[in-house]
Amino acid sequence: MAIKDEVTDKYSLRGRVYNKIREDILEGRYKNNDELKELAIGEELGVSRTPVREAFRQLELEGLIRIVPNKGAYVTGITAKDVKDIYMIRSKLEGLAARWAVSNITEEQMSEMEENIYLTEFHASKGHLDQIATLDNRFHEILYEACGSKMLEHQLREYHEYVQKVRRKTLSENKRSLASTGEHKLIMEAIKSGDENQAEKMANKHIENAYKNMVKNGLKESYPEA
Amino acid sequence: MAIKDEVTDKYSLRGRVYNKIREDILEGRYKNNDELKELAIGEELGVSRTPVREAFRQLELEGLIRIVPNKGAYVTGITAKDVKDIYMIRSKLEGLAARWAVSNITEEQMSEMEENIYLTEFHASKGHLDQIATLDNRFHEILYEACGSKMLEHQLREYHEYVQKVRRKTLSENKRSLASTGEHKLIMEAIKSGDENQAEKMANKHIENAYKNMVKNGLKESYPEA
DNA sequence: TATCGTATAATTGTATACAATTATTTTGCT
DNA sequence: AGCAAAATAATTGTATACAATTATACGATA
Repeated sequence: MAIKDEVTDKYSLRGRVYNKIREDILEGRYKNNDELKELAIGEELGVSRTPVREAFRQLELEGLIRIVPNKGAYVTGITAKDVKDIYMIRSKLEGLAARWAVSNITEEQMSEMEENIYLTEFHASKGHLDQIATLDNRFHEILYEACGSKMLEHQLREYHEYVQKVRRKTLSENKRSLASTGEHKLIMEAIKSGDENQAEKMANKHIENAYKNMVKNGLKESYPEA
Repeated sequence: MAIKDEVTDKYSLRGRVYNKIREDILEGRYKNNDELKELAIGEELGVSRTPVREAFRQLELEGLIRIVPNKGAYVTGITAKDVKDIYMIRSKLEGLAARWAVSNITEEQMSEMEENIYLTEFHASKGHLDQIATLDNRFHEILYEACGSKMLEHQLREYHEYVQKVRRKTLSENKRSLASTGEHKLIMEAIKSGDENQAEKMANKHIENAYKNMVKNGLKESYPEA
């Protein structure tokens, strides 16, 4: 499971190495089965093998590389199917989060969620894409925090981060943001009204729709098939 | 997320350290917020700090410890609520696995699954608890392999392993194994008959029932509340 | 006594050194 | 030339060394 940014400090050498390699993999700069050599990467980033090795171990745990003992580290990469699977998994888990949020969300979180949606609607009407993206991410963050489960929060944050990196490879979605905000609103309203089933269902659909949109925008073309 | 045993080699020093600490945490030998010191653990296991540090990084990623830069590594531990959450998450994901298995399972996997169930029924009638446990684990492994998703397989294996360690702390379940086998059979039959909805539903319920059984057998008493 | 500041020790972060394993090249033979 | 074996180089695994940071102990001062 991996990884929160809160935990993986970005400012240690190891943290920097980890983030760099991770990005390179998620954004497709490394290809599947590429071999990563400790010394080469260390030199490229100006650090010794020690932090590189530690970063490798974490990447291995995440499944982004695989380490063959005494041989080397090889990029596992992610395929179009992997992305699809992650969205389907995430759909289920966001559903759970929404369900649990119904009985765990605090007043403050509820307020922030409502505010988030009103703000998003405003920026959507003005076409402020950057702000919309930030608010979109924040909406999901609030949901994760509100679900009241350390385990689920951890897992969802990991997948969400995964997907964000991936999303940069597909075209930026302008029309989608309108629909997306509407879906956020439905989730929020279900939580506010205490309807667990509805909250779960709306969250399920929201992620499924996000995936469908990615497919339309050329996901398949961005990733290897197998 | 972590971690497959296939990947985390058990025979390197780092692998041994990783497995040792992980077990100690999951089986409750370390308490929440215990501080882990690299040198002390290294000496205890007769290794230097290097493999210990690498193991720490993996454990951090899994969420089992948290590392505060320049300060130390602290056990995060798992509470009774964490265990519950994991079961609920797993319920959803096993459901997905069963659904996907319907269209991805191979003939061989299907045969092994059927054989697994008949064998389990046999051993259940004889009261062979060890064999039942092995077959139970294997049933889930087959399901994970059959779902046809690297991502889901990875995730489920991690949670399953998590839970197995935890389960040792609760009493061994004798009557449960009969019901459990029956549930396996329902999942298998749904997959065999091509009924995706039924497969998902039965897998959901199976995990939920497993959790209910754990609660009856004293889960709460085995783990800290908060 | 209480508290602050400084010195000391303990601990982590990183780099380097050495050992073990694996990959590559060279060499010798047919 | 082609192959095998040996030598060499490259790479990983682990241990140690050193630097930087944090924790602890001690003592001076009010």
